[in-house]
Amino acid sequence: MSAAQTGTSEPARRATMGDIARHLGISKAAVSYALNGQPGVAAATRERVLEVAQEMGWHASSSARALSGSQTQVVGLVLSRPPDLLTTETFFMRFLAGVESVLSERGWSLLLRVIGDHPADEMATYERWWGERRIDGVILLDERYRDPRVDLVERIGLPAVLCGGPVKGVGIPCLWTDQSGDAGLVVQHLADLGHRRIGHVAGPGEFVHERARRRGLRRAAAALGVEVVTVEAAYTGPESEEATRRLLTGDAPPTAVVFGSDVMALGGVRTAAALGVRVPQEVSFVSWDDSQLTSLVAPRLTALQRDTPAFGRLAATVLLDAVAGRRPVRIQVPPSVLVARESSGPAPA
Amino acid sequence: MSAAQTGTSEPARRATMGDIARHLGISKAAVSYALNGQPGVAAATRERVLEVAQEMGWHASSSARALSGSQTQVVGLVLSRPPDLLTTETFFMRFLAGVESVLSERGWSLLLRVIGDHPADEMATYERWWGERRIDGVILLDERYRDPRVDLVERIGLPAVLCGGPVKGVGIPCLWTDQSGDAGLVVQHLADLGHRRIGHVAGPGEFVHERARRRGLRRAAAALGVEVVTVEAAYTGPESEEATRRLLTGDAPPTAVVFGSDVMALGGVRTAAALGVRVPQEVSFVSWDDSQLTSLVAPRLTALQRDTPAFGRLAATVLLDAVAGRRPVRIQVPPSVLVARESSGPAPA
DNA sequence: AGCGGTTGCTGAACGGGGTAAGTAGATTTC
DNA sequence: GAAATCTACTTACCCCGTTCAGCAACCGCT
Repeated sequence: MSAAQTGTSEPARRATMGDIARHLGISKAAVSYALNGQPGVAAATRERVLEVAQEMGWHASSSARALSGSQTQVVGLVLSRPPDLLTTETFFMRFLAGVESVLSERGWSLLLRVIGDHPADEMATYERWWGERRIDGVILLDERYRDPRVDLVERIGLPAVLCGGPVKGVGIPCLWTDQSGDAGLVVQHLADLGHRRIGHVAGPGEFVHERARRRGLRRAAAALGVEVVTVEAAYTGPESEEATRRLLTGDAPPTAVVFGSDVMALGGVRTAAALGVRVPQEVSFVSWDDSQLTSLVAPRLTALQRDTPAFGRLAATVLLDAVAGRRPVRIQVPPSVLVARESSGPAPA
Repeated sequence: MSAAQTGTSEPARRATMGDIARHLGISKAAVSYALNGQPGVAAATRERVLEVAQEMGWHASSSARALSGSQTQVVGLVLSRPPDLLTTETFFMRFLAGVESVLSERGWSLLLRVIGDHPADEMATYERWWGERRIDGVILLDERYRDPRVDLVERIGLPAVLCGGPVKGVGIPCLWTDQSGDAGLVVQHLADLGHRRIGHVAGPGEFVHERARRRGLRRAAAALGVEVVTVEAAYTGPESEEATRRLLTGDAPPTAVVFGSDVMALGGVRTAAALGVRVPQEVSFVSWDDSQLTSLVAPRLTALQRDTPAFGRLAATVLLDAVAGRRPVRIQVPPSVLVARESSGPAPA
């Protein structure tokens, strides 16, 4: 019967530094110096230690290391959005993949919590993780107005990086996106195609980046003599369908609609199909987030594309810098690129 | 300047049991008994300890606890699929959410690694995590033929649960799906609608569950006098588009197609649109996995629906049992339900 | 008074690493 | 030739929570 079958009742003995020391007849300290590349051991001894460690399949106990070194080499991430959104929206997975690539490259790990849309739980999780010394830092996604998470991490001294809209006056490192610039790309694209009345199915206004997008769209539109009508919806298909329906069936419907996410844009496509409105002949659609999904539907969606895995990599890198004690930085992520596909075309005459 | 700004250079002092003991003028041991609900302390003392602990914001150091208790209360999960697939396929997020709900309920955490399709990396990760005492168990997704991960976890004594096709003769707990039963649902549905020639765009045959599906489809079809043609493709949109094109443009094209995943089914929809083949009037589509995506496209897809979060919850529960030393079980997950939507209809005359 | 039993606590060791301080022995320096 | 300096180690203690053995003080019982 294997150890796996009996679980903890027959725990597998894993080698420790003490085992190596005993095997070679030297002290634990010498083994430690040898394994960590520290001076103070003869080259020959070091070699024998490394050999035996390899042979015994030795790995440093993360607990022991954390206990003495006070670093866990673990980064925390809480995904707090309504469950159905998390599972539909591919942003999180793409971001996660980027974060992970940096972490695993440096031998760090990611502690993940998936919770519903309960800000209190999110805060409690950070506090507990930090209190229990489980993590060395956290990535904060989706900045909100007067975000209480910023106060929390500053108060308890938890290194963090804030990913969100343009941020002012917070003492932690931030990644911000130029939503105005991105808005300009969309409006320009649609204006070039002759559209003069643009609908905007926006995500919840509690998020800093959503407000920034609305501002950006208004300004860009004003500069080009275009009108923008914003309607707000949750980041879900059904809510977006409903919002799109309101836009397209109202008085003076827009000839183009911008959606706050790929999932919302897909909802829009469904509504257009249901109403018998052809895309892009009668209405043009643009998604404010690109993913494989936008290419999986017909017509393929014109979308603002940004390198989300790169965003995740950047977040991880900045966080590791913060953990290492670097002064907080404020970094602008590379601007999006507008990928024109089949869902946007000339405005109807 | 806050501690967060200076990172490790000014580490936040977090309270320890020693602090509580000193503050109350009692021993560390008494504090430990009080905090853990152990006998050996007077009720009044216990109360004072808990009060002070609360006041100081004390949390047990997970490292110290793991070091003496030899449990980390952490479960590992490696997602190893091509990056673009992980980010498109919503299965993983839904599964993850289910796993997480059980873990967080019991105060456990999830250590996540996202890697490309490199089985060797996956194995190395398990070995390292276990060697470093970072985890108490792992969830193995997507069983393959002669899966080397099973040998590994049995050899090193790492508690695990295997999620995959029907499994025989492995010594670790397994969750298996009755793919034959599910296949029967699909074939029956299509046969009832008059289809006599069914296409099957299947995922890679290296996965146990994919082979089981093919077998199940063949048997169910034979029993009902229906023909099945299987073509294999990777779990991606483009590959599925291509496979669908081969099926629909070949000699004697099928009147219905079953797809191995929701993403593949969306690829099929695009191909049908591109070829001008109407769904469901000219060809019916069924997806062998349901998600929000299937309702986001037009037409909405008929799909085999299973409760993926519940699957994740079950996996977590079984793993925690295994960690606790329970004998390995083999559990069948509840069968899928066929949700008929707009993409399947009567066979064309 | 003497005995066993319970209650409520303390001291010490342990787990597995890291590291400052100390110490032989060999080598260099003046 | 004595002193200073290296080299290659060892000893000892730290991190923090758990746990075992020990020990007074107090209880009721004979």
